[in-house]
Amino acid sequence: MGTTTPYHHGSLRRALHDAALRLIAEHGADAFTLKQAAAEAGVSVAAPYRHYGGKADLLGALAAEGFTLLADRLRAAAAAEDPAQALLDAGLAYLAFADEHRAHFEVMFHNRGREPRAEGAVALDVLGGVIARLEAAGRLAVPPPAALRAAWASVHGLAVLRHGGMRTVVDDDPRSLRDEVLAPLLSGGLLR
Amino acid sequence: MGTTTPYHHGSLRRALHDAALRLIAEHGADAFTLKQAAAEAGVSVAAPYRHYGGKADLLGALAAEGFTLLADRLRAAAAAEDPAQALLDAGLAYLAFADEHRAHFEVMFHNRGREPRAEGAVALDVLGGVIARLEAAGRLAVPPPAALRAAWASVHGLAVLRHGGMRTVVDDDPRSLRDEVLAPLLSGGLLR
DNA sequence: ACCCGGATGTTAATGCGATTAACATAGGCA
DNA sequence: TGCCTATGTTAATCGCATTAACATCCGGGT
Repeated sequence: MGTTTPYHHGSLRRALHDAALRLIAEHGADAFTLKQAAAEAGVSVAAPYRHYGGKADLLGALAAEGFTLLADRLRAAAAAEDPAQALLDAGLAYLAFADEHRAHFEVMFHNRGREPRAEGAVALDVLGGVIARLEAAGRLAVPPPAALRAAWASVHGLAVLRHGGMRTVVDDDPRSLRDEVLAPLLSGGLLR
Repeated sequence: MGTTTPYHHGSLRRALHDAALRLIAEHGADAFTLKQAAAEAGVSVAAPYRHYGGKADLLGALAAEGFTLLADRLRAAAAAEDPAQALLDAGLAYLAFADEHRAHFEVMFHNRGREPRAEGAVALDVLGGVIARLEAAGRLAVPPPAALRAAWASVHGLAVLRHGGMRTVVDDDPRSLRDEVLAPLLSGGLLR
C-alpha cells in the first residue's frame, strides 16, 4: 500500500537539479558533490549518470540555465524608454539576479578550462543592445565596446564582491548601492 | 660523488610554493592537487604536510602572500601627488597585478566557507587611503564608503572578467582599457 | 669525535568522491 | 502478453587528501 520508495524516481533529473542548486547555494560550488545530490534525491551515486554526463555536465547545465535566466531578467529590466534608465535598471537586475540565484551565479562564472558557453554571449547581447541604443541616441562618451566592458565590469565586480566574503565593504543599503555606487559608475563617465 | 638526490629536499616549502603557483596558473585553482605539487618538487605525497597543514593551508598561505603583494603594489602605485591620478594608477596596478599574478589572484578571491583574511583588509586600506585623500581634497562626489566600493568593484570586475573566459569583451589594448574604460569609471561619476 | 632529539621524508592505510561496467526493474508499446 | 528501452542498483577502479608508523639527517651539547 503505502509509499514504498519506487525503484524509479520519476523525476530524478529535476530532483538532482534542485538538490544541486540547494547544495551549491549552501556550501559553495567547490564543495558540491554529485554523491550528496544523489543522496538528497534518494538515489544511488550512479543514478545521476543516467541524466547527466557527470558532475561537470550537471554544473554546465546549471550554468547554461543561469545565463538564460539572466538574459531574460536583463531583457525585462532594460525595457525603459530612456536608454540611460534602461542601463541602470539592467545593472540593478544583474545584481538582483546574483543575489537571488547565488548558486547559478556561482556556477556561471566558475569556468576554468571549460569553454565559454553560448548562453553567456546571449545574456551579454542584451547589455550590448542597451549600449547600442545609447550610441544611437548619441549619449555615449566612449566607444560602444568600451562602454560595454566598463558597464559589465562594474556591475559584475559589485556582484562578485557581494558574494565572496568581504561584505563589509560591499554590504550597503539598496539606496546607496543604487544612487551612490551603481548610478555614478554607469552614468558618470560613460555617458554624456 | 654526484648529486644523488638527498633524502632531505633542503627547501621543500619554497619548492611547493612555487610548484603550486605554476600549477594553479596553468590549470586553475580548482584542478590544483597537492600530489602534483609534491611530485613536481620531487617528494612523496606526504612530505608537504611537514610544511603546510594541508592543501587548504597551502592555498591560504598563497592567498595571504598575494594580498600582501597586492598591497605593496598598490601602495607604490598610489604615490602620485594628485589623488585622482593616484586612484587611476592604483586601478591600473590592480589590473597589472591580476595579470601578472594570475595564480595568486585566483586563490585570493576563491574563498567560500573560509574566513576573510586580514591581509585582504590591509590591501583594501591602501585603496581606502587614496579615497580619504580625495575626500580631504573635496574631490569626492559621493560618500567615501560608496566611492571605495565603486572603485574597487569596477577594477575588480575588470580583473575578474579578464580572467574567466569571456576575453572577447574585455580583451582590449591597454590604451583603451585605461582611457576609455578605467578612467571614465573611476573619475566619471565618483569625482568632481 | 660521538650521541641524541627534533625536523623532514618515506611508505602504507584509510576514506571520500567520480566514473564505469554488469546486472535488475519498470513501463510502455507492438 | 512479451520484449525493448529507460532508469536504477551494486560492485569495482582510480585519483587524491590525510594520517600513522617508521627512516634519515643535521646541528648542538658533551
